[in-house]
Amino acid sequence: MRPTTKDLAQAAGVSLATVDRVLNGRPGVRKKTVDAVNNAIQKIGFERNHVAATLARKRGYRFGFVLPKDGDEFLDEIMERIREIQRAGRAEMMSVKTIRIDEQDPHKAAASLSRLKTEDFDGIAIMAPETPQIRDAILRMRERGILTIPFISNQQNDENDVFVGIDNRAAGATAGRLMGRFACAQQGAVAVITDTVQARDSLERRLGFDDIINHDFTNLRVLPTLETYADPERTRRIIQTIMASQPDLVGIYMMGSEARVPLEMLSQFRTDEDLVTIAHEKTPSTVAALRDRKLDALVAQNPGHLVRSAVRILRAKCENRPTLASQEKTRIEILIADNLY
Amino acid sequence: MRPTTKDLAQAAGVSLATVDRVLNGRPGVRKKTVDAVNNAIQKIGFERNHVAATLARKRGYRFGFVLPKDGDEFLDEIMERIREIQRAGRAEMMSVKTIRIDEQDPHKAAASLSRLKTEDFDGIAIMAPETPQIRDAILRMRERGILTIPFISNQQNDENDVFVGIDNRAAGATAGRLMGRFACAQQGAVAVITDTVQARDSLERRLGFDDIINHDFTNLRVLPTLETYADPERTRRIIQTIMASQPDLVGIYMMGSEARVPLEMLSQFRTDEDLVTIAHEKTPSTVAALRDRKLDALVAQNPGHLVRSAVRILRAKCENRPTLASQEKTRIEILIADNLY
DNA sequence: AAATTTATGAGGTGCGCACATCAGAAACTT
DNA sequence: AAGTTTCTGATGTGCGCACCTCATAAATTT
Repeated sequence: MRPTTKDLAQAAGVSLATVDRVLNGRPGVRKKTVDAVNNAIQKIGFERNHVAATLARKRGYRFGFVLPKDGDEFLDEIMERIREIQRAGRAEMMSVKTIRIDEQDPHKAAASLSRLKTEDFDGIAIMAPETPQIRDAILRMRERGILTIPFISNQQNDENDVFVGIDNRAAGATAGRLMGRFACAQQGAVAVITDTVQARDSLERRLGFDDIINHDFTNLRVLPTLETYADPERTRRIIQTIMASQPDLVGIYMMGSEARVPLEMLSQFRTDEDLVTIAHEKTPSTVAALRDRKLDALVAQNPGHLVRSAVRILRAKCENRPTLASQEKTRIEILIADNLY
Repeated sequence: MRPTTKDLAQAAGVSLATVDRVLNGRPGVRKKTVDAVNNAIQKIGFERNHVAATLARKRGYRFGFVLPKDGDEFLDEIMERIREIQRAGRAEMMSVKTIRIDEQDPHKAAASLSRLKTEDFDGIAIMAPETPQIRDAILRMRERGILTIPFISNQQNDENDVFVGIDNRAAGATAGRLMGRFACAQQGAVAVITDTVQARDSLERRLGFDDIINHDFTNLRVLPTLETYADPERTRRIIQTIMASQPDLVGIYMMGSEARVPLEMLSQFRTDEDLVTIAHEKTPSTVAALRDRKLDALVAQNPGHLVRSAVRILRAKCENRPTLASQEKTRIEILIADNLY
C-alpha cells in the first residue's frame, strides 16, 4: 500500500497539520521540522496522491492563454485546440480561458496583462512579441505571484528554463536543408518572404536558414528577406517583382506563419514546376497547397501539442512536480504530401 | 456549480444508488429507469468528475503492455517510455506493467496471452505479429472481458476502430517521396532492405513506397525486397552483393525498424556520397548516422507518444469517455539532421 | 521570570464518487 | 391471490487530501 499523509505524519513524528503545512509550503514551520518531514518523505517513499489533492482543492485549476487579438490561420488552429482542452478539462477539474491582447499596441497589451489577477488564475501561458512594455508587464505579473510561461514566441531567456515552442533557428535550418536538397544542385536564387522581420522568431529562422544554405548549398544564393506586412496587395507586388527580376529563381521560402496570402499570389504566377516552395505551419491553406503540389514541404509545430504541453507544464508547476522532459520538447515537424495526418 | 450525482439523482427522480448503477453499467435497472437517468444527464448537463471517481475506486487503473521478448533498439525506446510513465503514473493512481512474449513461437505467445487475468488488468495494449494463434488468443481475451487495443503492429482491422501506431502504407509513401526528391532525377536502382517481410507492416510500407516511386519517380527502379533475418553476416553479404551487382544504385531504403546492422555494414562500403539512404525509427544508431551524414532521412513514429497515447486511450475506454482524436493520431515524422530534437 | 511571539497538535469538514447492504416496492408467475 | 423474482431506495463508509479553527507547547524577547 502506498504511504499516505497519515503514514508520513507518523514517520516524521509530527501531526497531520504540520505535514500539510510542509507539503503545501505554508508558513509557520521551523526549518528543523521541515527537514524532519522531508527526510521522512525520502525514508518511507511518500508520494502525493494528486488525484486526491485535486479533489480536495474543490476549485480545480484555472489557466489562461494570452494570445494576439488578430492573427492568422495558425492562431486559429491554436484556438481550436484550446477549445478542445476546455471541453476535456471540465472532467479534470480544470478551466482554461483565453485573453486576447492588441499586439500592435504594446501599451494596451501591457495594460491588458496588468489587469490579470492572481486570484483568477493559477497559471498563464503568454504568446506575445518581445517589447520592453510587455516584458515589464510580465515581470510585474511574476512579482504579483502569477505563474507565467512563454508560449510559442519566446521572450528573451530570462532564466526561465521552460518555453513551449520550437527552436526557431533549428526550424530555419530544417527549411534550409530541405530547400537545398529539393533544389538538386541547381544554380540560382532563393527568395525569403515573411510578414515582418520585427519578431525575434523571424530573425532566428533566417539565421538558421542561411547557416545551412551558405555552408552546405553554395549553389544557392539567398536574397534579402521581403516583408509583406500581411498586406495582400504588397505581397502580390513583391512576388511579381521577384519573379520578373530573378530569372534564375529556384526556390521560395515563406518564413512567417501566415503563408496563405503568399501562396495565393504564387499560384497566379507559378508556371515553373521546378520552383521549390517551403512554408511554415500546418493550416487549411498550406495543407491544400501541399496536396496540390503548390508547396513542396512544410516546417511545422503541432498546435495541439503546444496547447496541451503548456497546460501540462502549468499544472505540474502548480503541483510542484517535475514534467516529462521528453514529452514537453516541441518537435519541428516536416510535412509533405504523404505524411499529412 | 457543476451538477453532481446528487443533483442528477434528484433531477431523474431516483436515488443515488440507482444513479450509480446506471453510471457504472451495473445490472438490475429497468430500461425505463435507465432512460430516465440518461435524459436527466442531458437535461442538467451532468458530467462525471473523473478525479473524484478515480479516487473513490481506490485501486486505480492497471494497464499492461504486451511486447516481443527480443527486439531492436526501437523496442528499447518503447520500454524506456513505458518506464517513464510507470514513474509518473504512481501519482495518478495508475500502474503499468509489461508482459514479454516470444513472438517467434506463436503457440507460446498465445499461451502467455491466455494467462492474463481479467482481475489483474483494466486494459492491455498488444504489440504482436498477426498470426492465427495470436489472433485467437486476443479474441478469447476479449471474451473474458479484457479490454485490449492493438499497439504499433496492427491486427487486421477487426471492427476495432482504435489503433495506436502509424499508417504504414503512408509511412512507406513518405519514404518513397523523400527518396525520389533526394535522388534528384538520377536514373538508377533503389534497394529495399528489411529484416523480414512476414510482418504486415513491411508489406504495407513496401506498397506505399512503390506507389510513389512508380507513379512520380519513373527514373528510379525499385529492386525486390531483401531480407536480413536480423542476421549481421547475412546483412553484410546482402549489402556487399547489391553494391557490386548494381552499378547504378542510387538509393537504399531500410524498411524495417532495425536499421542498426544495415547501417554499420553500409558505412563499411559506402564511399559514394550521393547514395540516398532512408531508414525508419529514431534510435541511437539512426540518430548518429543522421548526424554523420550516413543517413539522409528518417521516417519515424514517436515512442513516447505511442506509449502515452495507448495509456490515454485505455484509460478513456475504462472511464467510458471519448478521446481527443486530434491528439491520438500518431504522426509520421520526418527527421533529418537539423530537426533532431 | 513574566510576557510575547512563534510552532505545533488535535480535530473536524467536505470534495464527488464507488461500493456494499438490506429492506421494501413493484413487476411478474403460477 | 399468494408467492417469486426483479427493481429501487435509504443509508453508510471510505478514498487521500486541503483547509480551517482553536488550544497548547515551545522558543524568544523583555
